[in-house]
Amino acid sequence: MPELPEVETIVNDLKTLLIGRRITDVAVNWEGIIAQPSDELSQGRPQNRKGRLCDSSSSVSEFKRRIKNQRILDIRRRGKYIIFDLSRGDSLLIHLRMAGQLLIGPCPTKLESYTRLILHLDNGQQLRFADMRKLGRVYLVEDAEAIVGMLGPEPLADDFKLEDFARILERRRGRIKSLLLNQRFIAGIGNIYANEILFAAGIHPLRKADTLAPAEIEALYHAIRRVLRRAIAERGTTFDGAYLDVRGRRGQYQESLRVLRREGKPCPRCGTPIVRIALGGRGTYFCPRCQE
DNA sequence: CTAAAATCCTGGTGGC
DNA sequence: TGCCACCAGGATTTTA
Repeated sequence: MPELPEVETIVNDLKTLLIGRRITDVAVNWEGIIAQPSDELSQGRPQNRKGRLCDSSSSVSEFKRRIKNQRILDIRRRGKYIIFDLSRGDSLLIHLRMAGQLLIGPCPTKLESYTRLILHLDNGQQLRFADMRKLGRVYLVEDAEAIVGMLGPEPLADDFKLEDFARILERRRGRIKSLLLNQRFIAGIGNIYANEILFAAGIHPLRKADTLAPAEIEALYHAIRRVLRRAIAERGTTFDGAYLDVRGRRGQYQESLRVLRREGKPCPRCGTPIVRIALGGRGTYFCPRCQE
C-alpha cells in the first residue's frame, strides 16, 4: 500500500526517467480513473458516482485534449500524491490509493488487464497506471494546490521542527493513531508506518493526543522521521507483491517491520506477544508492554 | 468536537 | 468443490 516512502521512491525514479519528456498520447482504459472536479473538494454535496455516466465521456476527451503534447517540467511528491507539473502551467496528480502501481517498461502479464491509463511519451516509452481495485485516481488541474492544499505538513521537510509538531498537536483530543493517519493533520503516513512509528516511540495507539507528555511528543516526532527515512532508504515495504516500484521491483522495509501483521509473535524488544486490535476498521498492532 | 460506519473496489482466504 | 463472509486499507462522506 503506497504511503510516503513508497511514493517518494516512485517519484525519485520517475524524475530521472520522465522529466523533459513530452506526452504524445493518452489511453484511458477505465474512465473512472479520472477524478471529476466535484469528486474531491466538494464541500458536502453528495455526488453519486453513477450520475457521472452522462458527462464522463466529455470529461475524458477533455482530459485527453488538455494533456496531449504537454511536456513534463517537474515531478514531485506531496503527501501520497505524485505531481507532474506540465508545460502549460497545469498539473497532473496521481494518487495510487490501495493498490495502484506505476510502471515504465514491459508490463507484467498479471497487470495487463488492470492497466487503467497509459501515457505515451515522445521517446517511445509508456507510463502505465495499473490498479486492480479501481481506487486510484488521476487529477488534471490548473493548480495542484486545489487538491493538495488541505494536506498537513510534510513530516520530512527541513523546516518541520519538533515545535511545529507540538503545535499542531495542541488541542487535538483524538486517538493518536487516528491522528497520524489523518492527512490533514500530517501528510503521507498510512497504516503500515503508523503502526511502526508508534512502536518505535513506545506509545499505545489508543492514547489520546492531549495526554501525551512532552517527552512522548518528542519521541513521536523523532520516530516519525526515523521510520520514514529508513523506509525510503529501503525503497518501501512490499507485502504480497502489493507495492512495486516503476521497474516492478520490491521494496525491502518489510524485513524491518517490528509489529505490523505480527499478532501473537514476540515483541522484538521484550518478547511479549504482539496484540492486534481493530481501530476504525484497520489492523492495529502493538506491544502491550512496550507501548503505554 | 470525536468516532464509527458506509462507500468505493477486487483478490485472497478460511469456514462450512 | 462451491458458496459466503470477511480481510486488506486510503480517503471521503455520512451518521451518531
